[in-house]
Amino acid sequence: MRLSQAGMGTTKLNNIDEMYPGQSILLQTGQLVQYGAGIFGYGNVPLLVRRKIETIIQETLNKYGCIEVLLPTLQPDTIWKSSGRYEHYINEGVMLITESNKGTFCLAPTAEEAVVEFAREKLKSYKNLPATYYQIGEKVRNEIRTRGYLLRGKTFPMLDAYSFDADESGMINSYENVKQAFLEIFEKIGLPVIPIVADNGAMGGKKSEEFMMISEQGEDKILYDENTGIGLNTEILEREDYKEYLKDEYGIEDISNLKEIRTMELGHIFQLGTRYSEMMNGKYINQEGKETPYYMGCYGIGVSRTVAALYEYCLLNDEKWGPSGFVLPNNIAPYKVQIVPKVENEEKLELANNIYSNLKKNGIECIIDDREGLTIGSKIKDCKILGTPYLIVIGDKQEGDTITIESTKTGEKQEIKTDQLVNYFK
RNA sequence: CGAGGCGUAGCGCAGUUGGUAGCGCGCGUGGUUUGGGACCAUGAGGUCGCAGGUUCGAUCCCUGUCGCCUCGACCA
Repeated sequence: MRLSQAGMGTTKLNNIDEMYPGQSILLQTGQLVQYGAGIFGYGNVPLLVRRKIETIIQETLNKYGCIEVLLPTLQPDTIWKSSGRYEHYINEGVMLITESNKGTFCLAPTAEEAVVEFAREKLKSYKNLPATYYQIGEKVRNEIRTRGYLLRGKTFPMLDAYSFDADESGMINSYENVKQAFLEIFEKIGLPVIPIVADNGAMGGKKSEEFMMISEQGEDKILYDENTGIGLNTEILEREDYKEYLKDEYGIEDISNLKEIRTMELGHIFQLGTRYSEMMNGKYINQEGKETPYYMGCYGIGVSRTVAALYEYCLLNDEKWGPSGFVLPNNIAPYKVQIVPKVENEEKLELANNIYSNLKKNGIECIIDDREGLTIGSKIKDCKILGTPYLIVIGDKQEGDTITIESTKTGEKQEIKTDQLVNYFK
């Protein structure tokens, strides 16, 4: 990417939001654009970060045997009416609908209806089970109160997965399978996320766990013991039967050592049982030839919320300037390296352009800061605003075919011959 | 929906005890610069969220309304 074409906004940061400094920087530099409460557009780098996260999710779920599909966000009201959830979602104000001369359409806040409809046509026999379908799709929820930029928005990408099994033990296997996949996903993304006991609440069913990142910016309060790894959402304690629930489903008896901390909910998984399949007529033919409801599980990861969490997590807090940018992890950063040439010097600019095209030709995504009239220093600063992990300055200090690669994170510098560059980043 | 706060240039903010507006950054032009947020000069850019009311005159006062933010309620 040529930075002169990228449309960077103002790059001198001002009055950064103390609560969400990372996203505040994205907004102020034009990498995110706000259209309304909880409605955002993505600039190039955050969009590509989101895609990287989506790719990790896809690759991991595929590895765990899940099957990717795509369900529509715009859905006919009939499937919601037949499941009996239409009234509820409309009354709660969560679901937005749009009228047309062809009837009423729902902007789906979740996809149980659509996925059961999808599965019913395909998973007709016990021979087709188990199966877990997943999608990464836009969800629309008319949140009563949006907050934290991308952390709680009105329209957002979400991974939602749904497992279909013949019986309860199958459902438990599918649930544990996806749970492992989720842990692996967050580990690959590089966020410290812990699974904790959650309230299965209105979804019904048996077990439910949330994937929490410890953060003061989160909305949730949990009780957690870092030694045992036992954690639970404090909303559990509002249940009358919480002691039995913890003991029966999770084998937790003693919660006296747990301490209260704040967290951000990035994922949530549920064992649903047959409640939804019965409600929506999701059935298969068992070995005895009888129609039987699926045992279902459902699983979600807030993709945009994970993007936000990652940006807040890899915030660069400069001693002199305060919150001043990011260092994106190597495997997430869409551009590995940012080349800053002294553009007034034709020789240096040409060398920089050659390096740029050579890296690109070899499949290494990179940025060249070809903007005119800026000092090297300000361009180095902008490298951090985009979060690019490596920096190459081609200025007066650069000599011959040796260039210096600097790690944005550690400041560590390494000299290397230009013909070795591709290998370095491979 | 309850409580509080804020809407003035792309971004961040001043200001006018009522006489139609400024600053910093960014943007255009000319020049001097260039290895950690350059500088000088010069320009462009605003019906001061919107609508009523008071007034000779409203961005400022009053009323209403819309939007945004925070806390709460809520969150398959």
